Amino acid sequence: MDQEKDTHTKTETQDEILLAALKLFAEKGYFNTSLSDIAEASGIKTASAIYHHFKHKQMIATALYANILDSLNISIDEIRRKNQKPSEQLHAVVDLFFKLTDEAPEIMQFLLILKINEFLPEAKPLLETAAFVKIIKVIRNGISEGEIRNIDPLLAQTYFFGIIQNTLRMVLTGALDKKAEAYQSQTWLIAWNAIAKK
Amino acid sequence: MDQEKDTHTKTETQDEILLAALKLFAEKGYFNTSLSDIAEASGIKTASAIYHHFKHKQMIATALYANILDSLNISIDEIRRKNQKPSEQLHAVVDLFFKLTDEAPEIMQFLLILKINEFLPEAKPLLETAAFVKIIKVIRNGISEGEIRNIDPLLAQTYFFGIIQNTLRMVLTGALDKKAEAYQSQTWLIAWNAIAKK
DNA sequence: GTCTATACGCCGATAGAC
DNA sequence: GTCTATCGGCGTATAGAC
Repeated sequence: MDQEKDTHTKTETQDEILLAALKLFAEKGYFNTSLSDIAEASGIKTASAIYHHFKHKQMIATALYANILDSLNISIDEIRRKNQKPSEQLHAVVDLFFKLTDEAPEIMQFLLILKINEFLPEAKPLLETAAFVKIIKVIRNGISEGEIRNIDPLLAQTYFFGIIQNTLRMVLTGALDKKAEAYQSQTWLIAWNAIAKK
Repeated sequence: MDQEKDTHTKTETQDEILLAALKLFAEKGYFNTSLSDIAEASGIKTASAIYHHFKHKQMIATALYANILDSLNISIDEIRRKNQKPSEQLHAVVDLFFKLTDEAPEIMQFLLILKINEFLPEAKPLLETAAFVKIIKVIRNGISEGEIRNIDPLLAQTYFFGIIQNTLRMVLTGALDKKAEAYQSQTWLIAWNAIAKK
Protein backbone atom coordinates (compact mmCIF):
# COMPACT_ATOMS: atom_id res chain seq x y z
CA MET A 1 0.00 0.00 0.00
CA ASP A 2 3.07 2.26 0.16
CA GLN A 3 3.81 4.29 -2.91
CA GLU A 4 7.15 5.49 -1.59
CA LYS A 5 10.05 4.89 -3.89
CA ASP A 6 12.64 5.25 -1.16
CA THR A 7 12.70 2.52 1.42
CA HIS A 8 12.81 4.09 4.83
CA THR A 9 12.24 7.80 4.55
CA LYS A 10 10.18 9.41 7.28
CA THR A 11 8.89 6.29 8.93
CA GLU A 12 10.85 6.85 12.12
CA THR A 13 8.91 9.66 13.78
CA GLN A 14 5.73 8.76 12.02
CA ASP A 15 5.68 5.58 14.00
CA GLU A 16 6.37 7.45 17.18
CA ILE A 17 3.40 9.64 16.50
CA LEU A 18 1.21 6.64 15.87
CA LEU A 19 2.44 4.94 18.99
CA ALA A 20 1.87 7.99 21.14
CA ALA A 21 -1.55 8.51 19.66
CA LEU A 22 -2.53 4.92 20.26
CA LYS A 23 -1.54 5.19 23.87
CA LEU A 24 -3.38 8.44 24.41
CA PHE A 25 -6.49 7.42 22.53
CA ALA A 26 -6.67 4.22 24.54
CA GLU A 27 -6.16 6.10 27.76
CA LYS A 28 -8.28 9.20 27.38
CA GLY A 29 -10.26 8.69 24.22
CA TYR A 30 -9.98 10.36 20.87
CA PHE A 31 -11.77 13.60 21.69
CA ASN A 32 -9.91 14.16 24.92
CA THR A 33 -6.62 13.91 23.10
CA SER A 34 -5.33 17.01 21.35
CA LEU A 35 -2.65 17.16 18.73
CA SER A 36 -0.48 18.95 21.28
CA ASP A 37 -0.84 15.97 23.57
CA ILE A 38 0.27 13.67 20.80
CA ALA A 39 3.16 15.92 19.82
CA GLU A 40 4.40 16.12 23.37
CA ALA A 41 4.19 12.37 23.83
CA SER A 42 6.05 11.87 20.58
CA GLY A 43 9.13 13.79 21.56
CA ILE A 44 8.19 16.61 19.22
CA LYS A 45 7.48 19.92 20.86
CA THR A 46 4.86 21.35 18.61
CA ALA A 47 1.60 20.15 17.17
CA SER A 48 2.30 21.72 13.84
CA ALA A 49 5.06 19.26 13.06
CA ILE A 50 2.50 16.50 12.97
CA TYR A 51 0.98 17.95 9.85
CA HIS A 52 4.09 16.97 8.01
CA HIS A 53 3.24 13.33 8.63
CA PHE A 54 -0.54 13.29 8.64
CA LYS A 55 -3.03 15.42 6.82
CA HIS A 56 -5.13 15.89 9.92
CA LYS A 57 -6.06 14.32 13.22
CA GLN A 58 -8.51 11.83 11.81
CA MET A 59 -5.85 10.45 9.54
CA ILE A 60 -3.81 9.42 12.55
CA ALA A 61 -6.68 7.38 13.86
CA THR A 62 -7.38 5.99 10.42
CA ALA A 63 -3.79 4.88 9.99
CA LEU A 64 -3.80 3.37 13.43
CA TYR A 65 -6.95 1.43 12.78
CA ALA A 66 -5.64 0.21 9.44
CA ASN A 67 -2.32 -0.89 10.92
CA ILE A 68 -3.93 -2.80 13.73
CA LEU A 69 -6.39 -4.55 11.48
CA ASP A 70 -3.68 -5.31 9.02
CA SER A 71 -1.41 -7.06 11.43
CA LEU A 72 -4.40 -8.79 12.96
CA ASN A 73 -5.34 -10.03 9.54
CA ILE A 74 -1.87 -11.38 8.98
CA SER A 75 -1.94 -13.16 12.31
CA ILE A 76 -5.25 -14.74 11.44
CA ASP A 77 -3.88 -15.99 8.16
CA GLU A 78 -0.97 -17.53 9.95
CA ILE A 79 -3.26 -19.15 12.47
CA ARG A 80 -5.40 -20.66 9.77
CA ARG A 81 -2.33 -21.96 8.04
CA LYS A 82 -0.90 -23.62 11.11
CA ASN A 83 -4.08 -25.16 12.45
CA GLN A 84 -6.48 -27.47 10.72
CA LYS A 85 -9.56 -27.92 12.84
CA PRO A 86 -11.81 -24.92 13.39
CA SER A 87 -11.67 -25.55 17.12
CA GLU A 88 -7.91 -25.27 17.03
CA GLN A 89 -8.04 -22.17 14.92
CA LEU A 90 -10.48 -20.53 17.28
CA HIS A 91 -8.36 -21.52 20.21
CA ALA A 92 -5.34 -19.89 18.61
CA VAL A 93 -7.32 -16.73 17.99
CA VAL A 94 -8.27 -16.64 21.65
CA ASP A 95 -4.63 -17.18 22.53
CA LEU A 96 -3.72 -14.20 20.43
CA PHE A 97 -6.35 -11.94 21.96
CA PHE A 98 -5.36 -12.82 25.49
CA LYS A 99 -1.70 -12.37 24.71
CA LEU A 100 -2.34 -8.99 23.13
CA THR A 101 -4.35 -7.92 26.13
CA ASP A 102 -1.40 -8.53 28.42
CA GLU A 103 1.36 -7.41 26.10
CA ALA A 104 -0.23 -4.63 24.09
CA PRO A 105 -3.28 -3.55 26.06
CA GLU A 106 -3.58 -0.28 24.12
CA ILE A 107 -4.27 -2.22 20.97
CA MET A 108 -7.03 -4.19 22.60
CA GLN A 109 -8.43 -1.04 24.17
CA PHE A 110 -8.55 0.52 20.77
CA LEU A 111 -10.37 -2.48 19.33
CA LEU A 112 -12.66 -3.44 22.19
CA ILE A 113 -13.34 -0.31 24.19
CA LEU A 114 -13.15 2.71 21.96
CA LYS A 115 -16.25 3.53 20.00
CA ILE A 116 -14.39 3.80 16.73
CA ASN A 117 -17.13 5.02 14.45
CA GLU A 118 -17.67 7.97 16.77
CA PHE A 119 -14.46 9.51 15.47
CA LEU A 120 -14.09 7.55 12.25
CA PRO A 121 -17.60 7.71 10.82
CA GLU A 122 -16.47 6.27 7.50
CA ALA A 123 -14.57 3.34 8.95
CA LYS A 124 -15.69 -0.16 8.27
CA PRO A 125 -17.27 -1.80 11.30
CA LEU A 126 -14.96 -4.31 12.95
CA LEU A 127 -17.06 -7.24 11.88
CA GLU A 128 -16.84 -6.40 8.20
CA THR A 129 -13.10 -6.25 8.40
CA ALA A 130 -10.99 -8.87 6.63
CA ALA A 131 -9.73 -10.38 9.86
CA PHE A 132 -13.16 -10.78 11.39
CA VAL A 133 -14.76 -11.99 8.21
CA LYS A 134 -12.22 -14.79 8.28
CA ILE A 135 -13.11 -15.61 11.84
CA ILE A 136 -16.73 -16.01 10.87
CA LYS A 137 -15.58 -18.26 8.09
CA VAL A 138 -13.79 -20.40 10.65
CA ILE A 139 -17.02 -20.68 12.59
CA ARG A 140 -18.91 -21.57 9.47
CA ASN A 141 -16.40 -24.33 8.84
CA GLY A 142 -16.80 -25.50 12.41
CA ILE A 143 -20.49 -25.87 11.81
CA SER A 144 -20.20 -27.80 8.58
CA GLU A 145 -17.54 -30.08 10.05
CA GLY A 146 -19.76 -30.83 12.99
CA GLU A 147 -17.63 -29.28 15.71
CA ILE A 148 -19.93 -26.37 16.30
CA ARG A 149 -23.65 -26.44 16.88
CA ASN A 150 -25.80 -25.72 13.86
CA ILE A 151 -26.93 -22.16 14.50
CA ASP A 152 -26.56 -18.90 12.65
CA PRO A 153 -22.76 -18.40 12.38
CA LEU A 154 -23.12 -14.75 13.25
CA LEU A 155 -24.93 -15.67 16.43
CA ALA A 156 -22.29 -18.23 17.29
CA GLN A 157 -19.68 -15.54 16.77
CA THR A 158 -21.68 -13.19 18.96
CA TYR A 159 -21.90 -15.66 21.82
CA PHE A 160 -18.36 -16.87 21.61
CA PHE A 161 -16.71 -13.49 21.41
CA GLY A 162 -19.22 -12.00 23.79
CA ILE A 163 -17.61 -14.10 26.46
CA ILE A 164 -14.05 -13.64 25.28
CA GLN A 165 -14.21 -9.94 24.68
CA ASN A 166 -16.17 -9.12 27.80
CA THR A 167 -13.60 -10.94 29.87
CA LEU A 168 -10.83 -9.00 28.21
CA ARG A 169 -12.75 -5.77 28.66
CA MET A 170 -12.97 -6.49 32.37
CA VAL A 171 -9.24 -7.06 32.50
CA LEU A 172 -8.51 -3.91 30.53
CA THR A 173 -10.66 -1.75 32.77
CA GLY A 174 -9.22 -3.31 35.89
CA ALA A 175 -12.50 -4.81 37.05
CA LEU A 176 -10.75 -8.16 36.95
CA ASP A 177 -7.47 -7.66 38.69
CA LYS A 178 -5.23 -10.39 37.38
CA LYS A 179 -3.53 -10.62 34.04
CA ALA A 180 -5.67 -11.87 31.19
CA GLU A 181 -3.58 -15.01 31.09
CA ALA A 182 -4.94 -16.04 34.47
CA TYR A 183 -8.46 -16.32 33.06
CA GLN A 184 -7.61 -17.73 29.70
CA SER A 185 -8.09 -21.45 29.98
CA GLN A 186 -11.29 -21.23 31.95
CA THR A 187 -12.73 -18.58 29.66
CA TRP A 188 -11.88 -20.56 26.58
CA LEU A 189 -13.69 -23.57 27.95
CA ILE A 190 -16.81 -21.61 28.76
CA ALA A 191 -16.85 -19.85 25.42
CA TRP A 192 -16.19 -22.97 23.46
CA ASN A 193 -18.83 -24.96 25.27
CA ALA A 194 -21.31 -22.21 24.51
CA ILE A 195 -21.12 -23.01 20.80
CA ALA A 196 -19.66 -26.52 20.59
CA LYS A 197 -21.77 -29.46 19.59
CA LYS A 198 -22.02 -31.39 22.83
CA MET B 1 -33.47 14.31 45.64
CA ASP B 2 -35.55 17.31 44.54
CA GLN B 3 -35.41 20.33 46.79
CA GLU B 4 -38.23 22.09 44.94
CA LYS B 5 -41.09 23.33 47.07
CA ASP B 6 -43.51 23.55 44.18
CA THR B 7 -44.62 20.28 42.70
CA HIS B 8 -44.22 20.50 38.98
CA THR B 9 -42.28 23.63 38.10
CA LYS B 10 -39.76 23.33 35.31
CA THR B 11 -39.77 19.62 34.84
CA GLU B 12 -41.55 19.83 31.52
CA THR B 13 -38.83 21.14 29.23
CA GLN B 14 -36.09 19.73 31.37
CA ASP B 15 -37.28 16.29 30.43
CA GLU B 16 -37.43 17.26 26.81
CA ILE B 17 -33.84 18.35 26.98
CA LEU B 18 -32.83 15.10 28.60
CA LEU B 19 -34.76 13.10 26.06
CA ALA B 20 -33.25 14.96 23.14
CA ALA B 21 -29.78 14.66 24.61
CA LEU B 22 -30.21 10.95 25.18
CA LYS B 23 -31.22 10.45 21.61
CA LEU B 24 -28.37 12.53 20.22
CA PHE B 25 -25.73 11.07 22.50
CA ALA B 26 -26.84 7.58 21.55
CA GLU B 27 -26.80 8.46 17.90
CA LYS B 28 -23.68 10.59 17.47
CA GLY B 29 -21.86 10.36 20.74
CA TYR B 30 -21.34 12.97 23.42
CA PHE B 31 -18.56 14.93 21.76
CA ASN B 32 -20.27 15.11 18.41
CA THR B 33 -23.33 16.62 20.02
CA SER B 34 -23.32 20.36 20.68
CA LEU B 35 -25.63 22.22 22.99
CA SER B 36 -27.15 23.81 19.91
CA ASP B 37 -28.01 20.38 18.63
CA ILE B 38 -29.71 19.56 21.88
CA ALA B 39 -31.55 22.86 21.98
CA GLU B 40 -32.83 22.43 18.49
CA ALA B 41 -33.98 18.89 19.15
CA SER B 42 -35.73 20.07 22.31
CA GLY B 43 -37.98 22.57 20.63
CA ILE B 44 -35.98 25.45 22.08
CA LYS B 45 -34.22 27.65 19.58
CA THR B 46 -31.14 28.67 21.47
CA ALA B 47 -28.46 26.84 23.36
CA SER B 48 -28.38 29.48 26.07
CA ALA B 49 -31.78 28.50 27.35
CA ILE B 50 -30.37 25.15 28.38
CA TYR B 51 -28.27 26.81 31.04
CA HIS B 52 -31.44 27.61 32.90
CA HIS B 53 -31.96 23.91 33.41
CA PHE B 54 -28.46 22.54 33.64
CA LYS B 55 -25.29 24.07 34.90
CA HIS B 56 -23.30 22.82 31.93
CA LYS B 57 -23.18 20.14 29.31
CA GLN B 58 -21.70 17.46 31.53
CA MET B 59 -24.57 17.86 33.93
CA ILE B 60 -26.99 16.78 31.24
CA ALA B 61 -25.11 13.55 30.77
CA THR B 62 -24.78 13.12 34.50
CA ALA B 63 -28.49 13.55 35.03
CA LEU B 64 -29.20 11.17 32.20
CA TYR B 65 -26.92 8.53 33.60
CA ALA B 66 -28.39 8.92 37.07
CA ASN B 67 -31.95 8.68 35.80
CA ILE B 68 -31.29 5.58 33.79
CA LEU B 69 -29.49 3.84 36.61
CA ASP B 70 -32.15 4.89 39.03
CA SER B 71 -35.01 3.40 37.12
CA LEU B 72 -32.94 0.35 36.38
CA ASN B 73 -32.29 -0.04 40.06
CA ILE B 74 -35.99 0.18 40.81
CA SER B 75 -36.74 -2.44 38.18
CA ILE B 76 -34.16 -4.76 39.68
CA ASP B 77 -35.70 -4.36 43.12
CA GLU B 78 -39.06 -5.24 41.70
CA ILE B 79 -37.63 -8.25 39.94
CA ARG B 80 -36.02 -9.52 43.08
CA ARG B 81 -39.28 -9.05 44.96
CA LYS B 82 -41.36 -10.94 42.45
CA ASN B 83 -39.01 -13.84 41.85
CA GLN B 84 -37.51 -16.22 44.36
CA LYS B 85 -34.89 -18.33 42.65
CA PRO B 86 -31.75 -16.66 41.35
CA SER B 87 -32.31 -18.29 37.97
CA GLU B 88 -35.73 -16.69 37.76
CA GLN B 89 -34.38 -13.35 38.82
CA LEU B 90 -31.66 -13.48 36.21
CA HIS B 91 -34.16 -14.50 33.60
CA ALA B 92 -36.30 -11.50 34.46
CA VAL B 93 -33.30 -9.22 34.19
CA VAL B 94 -32.58 -10.59 30.75
CA ASP B 95 -36.22 -10.05 29.86
CA LEU B 96 -35.89 -6.45 30.90
CA PHE B 97 -32.71 -5.84 28.90
CA PHE B 98 -34.14 -7.35 25.74
CA LYS B 99 -37.36 -5.41 26.14
CA LEU B 100 -35.47 -2.18 26.65
CA THR B 101 -33.39 -2.85 23.58
CA ASP B 102 -36.48 -3.05 21.43
CA GLU B 103 -38.54 -0.37 23.14
CA ALA B 104 -35.96 2.14 24.27
CA PRO B 105 -32.83 1.43 22.26
CA GLU B 106 -31.29 4.80 23.11
CA ILE B 107 -31.15 3.79 26.75
CA MET B 108 -29.37 0.58 25.97
CA GLN B 109 -27.04 2.39 23.60
CA PHE B 110 -26.18 4.76 26.37
CA LEU B 111 -25.47 1.89 28.75
CA LEU B 112 -23.82 -0.63 26.45
CA ILE B 113 -22.19 1.28 23.65
CA LEU B 114 -21.17 4.70 24.85
CA LYS B 115 -17.88 4.92 26.66
CA ILE B 116 -19.36 6.80 29.57
CA ASN B 117 -16.24 7.59 31.53
CA GLU B 118 -14.82 9.32 28.47
CA PHE B 119 -17.18 12.22 29.05
CA LEU B 120 -18.04 11.58 32.69
CA PRO B 121 -14.65 10.88 34.23
CA GLU B 122 -16.04 11.01 37.74
CA ALA B 123 -18.93 8.68 37.13
CA LYS B 124 -19.08 5.37 38.89
CA PRO B 125 -18.35 2.45 36.58
CA LEU B 126 -21.48 0.57 35.65
CA LEU B 127 -20.50 -2.45 37.69
CA GLU B 128 -20.21 -0.49 40.92
CA THR B 129 -23.65 0.90 40.46
CA ALA B 130 -26.46 -0.12 42.81
CA ALA B 131 -28.35 -1.98 40.13
CA PHE B 132 -25.37 -4.01 39.00
CA VAL B 133 -24.14 -4.70 42.49
CA LYS B 134 -27.51 -6.29 43.11
CA ILE B 135 -27.15 -8.41 40.04
CA ILE B 136 -23.86 -9.75 41.28
CA LYS B 137 -25.58 -10.49 44.55
CA VAL B 138 -28.15 -12.53 42.66
CA ILE B 139 -25.34 -14.51 41.11
CA ARG B 140 -23.72 -15.00 44.45
CA ASN B 141 -27.01 -16.37 45.76
CA GLY B 142 -27.25 -18.62 42.75
CA ILE B 143 -23.91 -20.09 43.64
CA SER B 144 -24.66 -20.71 47.29
CA GLU B 145 -28.04 -22.20 46.44
CA GLY B 146 -26.39 -24.56 43.99
CA GLU B 147 -28.00 -23.28 40.81
CA ILE B 148 -24.84 -21.70 39.50
CA ARG B 149 -21.44 -23.24 39.19
CA ASN B 150 -19.00 -22.45 41.95
CA ILE B 151 -16.74 -19.90 40.31
CA ASP B 152 -15.80 -16.32 41.06
CA PRO B 153 -19.15 -14.47 40.94
CA LEU B 154 -17.57 -11.62 39.02
CA LEU B 155 -16.39 -14.04 36.38
CA ALA B 156 -19.81 -15.64 36.20
CA GLN B 157 -21.26 -12.19 35.72
CA THR B 158 -18.69 -11.48 33.03
CA TYR B 159 -19.51 -14.60 31.08
CA PHE B 160 -23.24 -14.37 31.45
CA PHE B 161 -23.57 -10.72 30.51
CA GLY B 162 -20.84 -11.02 27.94
CA ILE B 163 -23.24 -13.13 25.93
CA ILE B 164 -26.33 -11.10 26.72
CA GLN B 165 -24.83 -7.69 26.15
CA ASN B 166 -22.89 -8.61 23.06
CA THR B 167 -26.05 -9.94 21.50
CA LEU B 168 -27.86 -6.73 22.33
CA ARG B 169 -24.95 -4.70 21.03
CA MET B 170 -25.19 -6.54 17.73
CA VAL B 171 -28.89 -5.77 17.57
CA LEU B 172 -28.34 -2.12 18.44
CA THR B 173 -25.70 -1.66 15.79
CA GLY B 174 -27.76 -3.46 13.20
CA ALA B 175 -25.30 -6.32 12.74
CA LEU B 176 -28.11 -8.62 13.77
CA ASP B 177 -31.08 -7.55 11.76
CA LYS B 178 -34.09 -8.78 13.70
CA LYS B 179 -35.58 -7.37 16.85
CA ALA B 180 -33.86 -8.36 20.07
CA GLU B 181 -36.91 -10.37 20.99
CA ALA B 182 -36.19 -12.78 18.18
CA TYR B 183 -32.94 -13.86 19.81
CA GLN B 184 -34.04 -13.77 23.40
CA SER B 185 -34.93 -17.32 24.30
CA GLN B 186 -31.97 -18.87 22.54
CA THR B 187 -29.57 -16.33 23.98
CA TRP B 188 -30.89 -16.83 27.47
CA LEU B 189 -30.33 -20.56 27.19
CA ILE B 190 -26.76 -20.18 26.01
CA ALA B 191 -25.93 -17.61 28.65
CA TRP B 192 -27.54 -19.55 31.43
CA ASN B 193 -25.87 -22.80 30.45
CA ALA B 194 -22.55 -21.01 30.50
CA ILE B 195 -22.79 -20.52 34.24
CA ALA B 196 -25.40 -23.04 35.43
CA LYS B 197 -24.40 -26.08 37.39
CA LYS B 198 -25.05 -28.87 34.96
C1' DG C 1 11.47 18.09 9.31
C1' DT C 2 10.66 20.98 13.20
C1' DC C 3 10.09 25.42 14.78
C1' DT C 4 7.30 30.36 15.51
C1' DA C 5 3.56 32.89 14.57
C1' DT C 6 -0.86 33.35 13.50
C1' DA C 7 -5.53 32.60 11.62
C1' DC C 8 -9.97 30.71 12.08
C1' DG C 9 -13.98 28.45 13.77
C1' DC C 10 -16.69 26.35 16.91
C1' DC C 11 -18.48 25.52 21.13
C1' DG C 12 -19.20 26.20 25.86
C1' DA C 13 -20.53 29.64 28.84
C1' DT C 14 -22.10 34.46 30.81
C1' DA C 15 -24.79 38.89 30.92
C1' DG C 16 -28.72 41.01 30.48
C1' DA C 17 -33.16 42.55 27.82
C1' DC C 18 -37.79 40.94 27.28
C1' DG D 1 -37.86 30.86 30.92
C1' DT D 2 -36.28 32.00 26.36
C1' DC D 3 -34.26 35.28 23.67
C1' DT D 4 -29.92 38.39 21.61
C1' DA D 5 -25.40 39.50 22.01
C1' DT D 6 -21.02 38.62 23.11
C1' DC D 7 -16.81 36.72 25.27
C1' DG D 8 -13.08 33.60 25.92
C1' DG D 9 -10.63 29.66 25.00
C1' DC D 10 -9.06 25.77 22.95
C1' DG D 11 -7.95 22.97 19.22
C1' DT D 12 -7.34 22.40 14.40
C1' DA D 13 -5.00 23.92 10.72
C1' DT D 14 -1.91 27.06 7.57
C1' DA D 15 2.13 30.03 6.25
C1' DG D 16 6.58 30.56 6.28
C1' DA D 17 11.43 31.04 8.61
C1' DC D 18 15.22 28.14 9.83
